Amino acid sequence: MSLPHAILTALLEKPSSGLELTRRFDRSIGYFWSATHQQIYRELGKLEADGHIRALPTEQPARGQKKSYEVLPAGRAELARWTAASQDPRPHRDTLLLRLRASAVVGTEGIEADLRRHLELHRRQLAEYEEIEKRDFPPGRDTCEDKLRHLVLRAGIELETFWTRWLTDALEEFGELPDSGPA
Amino acid sequence: MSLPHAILTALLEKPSSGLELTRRFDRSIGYFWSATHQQIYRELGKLEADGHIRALPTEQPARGQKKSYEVLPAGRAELARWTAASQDPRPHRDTLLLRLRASAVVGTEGIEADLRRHLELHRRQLAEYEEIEKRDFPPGRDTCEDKLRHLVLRAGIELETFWTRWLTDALEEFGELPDSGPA
DNA sequence: CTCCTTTGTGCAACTAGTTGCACAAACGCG
DNA sequence: CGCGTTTGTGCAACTAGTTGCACAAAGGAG
Repeated sequence: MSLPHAILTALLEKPSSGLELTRRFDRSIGYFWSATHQQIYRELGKLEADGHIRALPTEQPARGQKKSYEVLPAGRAELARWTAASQDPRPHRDTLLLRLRASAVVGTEGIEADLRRHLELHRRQLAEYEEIEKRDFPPGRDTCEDKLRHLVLRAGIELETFWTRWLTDALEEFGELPDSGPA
Repeated sequence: MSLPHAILTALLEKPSSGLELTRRFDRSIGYFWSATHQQIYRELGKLEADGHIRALPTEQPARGQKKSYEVLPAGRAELARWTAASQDPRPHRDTLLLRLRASAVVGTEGIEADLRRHLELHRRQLAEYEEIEKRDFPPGRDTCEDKLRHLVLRAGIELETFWTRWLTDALEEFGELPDSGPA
């Protein structure tokens, strides 16, 4: 229910083609609302049909030709409505926690290596976020938009920090465990 | 792809009927893998068809009659296989962060109230987790299973702690913002 | 100039999750 | 006893998200 709104936000920040959107989803909005190019194209079609966005006029529109979209007033209004509306947090789902819990009954054999791998992934993600922070949010520059976006980035940083720390703790505890748990 | 494994885990911890599972999902496993009773019943059917679980024999089985399931060896093996297999973290999706980012372009009107509401929800969840910790994990009792389950619970506690703090910070920044941002 | 890779767009089929409803038995109450 | 509420089970339809593939144009390499 939120992909169209993610796209509207991205397009308001800068009108783009499907592929450009896909790229930007990989680097920024996608950090908390990921989407594949297939989803994005499909959704662009719907948004256009609904009159929320329109294709920027080009010379010869054709398949395999860049097509940029911009947000129409109706789209902006819809985004504003959605942003302001009260919404319940969606339930989280975390496979790793589930597996850890499962390993309490079927044994921890094999999971440790994957914990290490996840730790490495989270470390890398954290480094990437910190890079972005250094680049996009230097000490000065405190416009209202910057403050909001920085807030979002900080959430990402702190979440990755949490996972990094938690996984480190978990691995430490694994060291103290008898070899493969129960089962 | 993980609901069947969540159910297997829960059933290994204790054989249960569909409704009992639903209740336990609401209080424990569901904290990181939520499911409705409809999903659970459907999945129980599939798991039984696959020979992973079986219904415990009862006197007169009938609709509207409690039916308990237990895990068969094949089910346990499947769970062990899945737990040990390497898996990539699934992308997170967070509506609130998305809305905050959107509010940087369409204005913050209306979102503050919902931030407060979320803060309250996370505080409550945190309190619930801490209650569980006090009840189920008193200082002694360090069996291997307990350690693993405690680790999972601590992840929940720390995540809620993070959200509580982050939302508090965010609301503070909102106080300093000019009235409704851009737009 | 032809073939191969990259860029960009898109459809179709599938899987997972949600919502809405239905139905039966058991329980409590006037 | 008859009637509404709670408990327990379940189907069907829908929505969202994923996976797999296809096709066109453009650019570079032999």
